[in-house]
Amino acid sequence: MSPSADVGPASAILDDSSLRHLLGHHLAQADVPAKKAFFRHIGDPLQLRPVEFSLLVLIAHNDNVTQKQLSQALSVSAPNITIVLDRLAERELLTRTRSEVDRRSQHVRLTRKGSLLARKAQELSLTMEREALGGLSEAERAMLFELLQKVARRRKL
Amino acid sequence: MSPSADVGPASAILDDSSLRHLLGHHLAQADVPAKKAFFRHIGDPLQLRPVEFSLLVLIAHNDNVTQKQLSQALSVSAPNITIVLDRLAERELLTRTRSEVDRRSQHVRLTRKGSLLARKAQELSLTMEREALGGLSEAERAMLFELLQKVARRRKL
DNA sequence: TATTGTTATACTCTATAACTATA
DNA sequence: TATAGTTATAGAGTATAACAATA
Repeated sequence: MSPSADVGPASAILDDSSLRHLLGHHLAQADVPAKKAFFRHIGDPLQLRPVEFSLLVLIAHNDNVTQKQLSQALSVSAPNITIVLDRLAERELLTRTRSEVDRRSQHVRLTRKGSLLARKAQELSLTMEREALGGLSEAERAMLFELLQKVARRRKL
Repeated sequence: MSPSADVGPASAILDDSSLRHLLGHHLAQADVPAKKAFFRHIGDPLQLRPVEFSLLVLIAHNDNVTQKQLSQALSVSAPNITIVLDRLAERELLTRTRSEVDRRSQHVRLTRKGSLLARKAQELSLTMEREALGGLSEAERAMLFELLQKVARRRKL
């Protein structure tokens, strides 16, 4: 595209200005330290994957939710929810029971073991956030989350 | 965890306040409309996946980059870069040549076909961004990107 | 010895369609 | 007919280790 000789040492910094106007690029790059912090603080010690963690916490705060509700709240497909809940149920972290009102839907509840794990995970999430957001002031953190939420709100359109 | 009867209609809104302090959750939710916009405007019409798009644009603006540089700039592992470049080379969008200076490294260049596709993709990315960020003012967009970059900067630590 | 890139493998996540049981 | 959930399948991303060539 443009004339060029050898680029010299491979450690030369790349010009990524062509990607800097792209939301997706920024999201992907910010996700790197976020995921790293997650696995260090929660994923590895508690043997939980991101979606499993979110489900656990969500169920802990919403007793007897249906899978449909979880699917919508996390933007995870119904088949995926089934698979993840299967894994968690096998670990005896939760149970599923048919709704008396609508026998098509399942109600999900944490077991005692699941509740304890959810609480532990939430404790650890505080240190995790401190690491991932360490460089940001409280005002910046609040602003960032608000703006991300504003973007996310378009996911229903 | 707490006493509860049937939750009623399955469409009831969930309380996700327990996840609202988590960077990872906000990133994942914001990624939904971002990806949707990407595939509608670029991925489907141009048959490009997110990483392929980023690579194409990055190479277009950095002639003769090495794979190592691309790997670092996008936080994509070396094996992954190899695989994706293989795919793009098969479509005759780029070529790889051994460096004369350091014969271990490969220099990547776009073909004419690749340059044209990269330019087209960048054009489309403007409309894509308008859709994904439609709800945000220019100042909000700038602020969001700056904050995400501040988070991403920690990926090297 | 260390680094660039490749190959191979395995695991996770995701999207889709087809199915069941209920409504 | 439509909905909640399940099953099955295939595609795509990612992480890891082992390797070849070169430095």
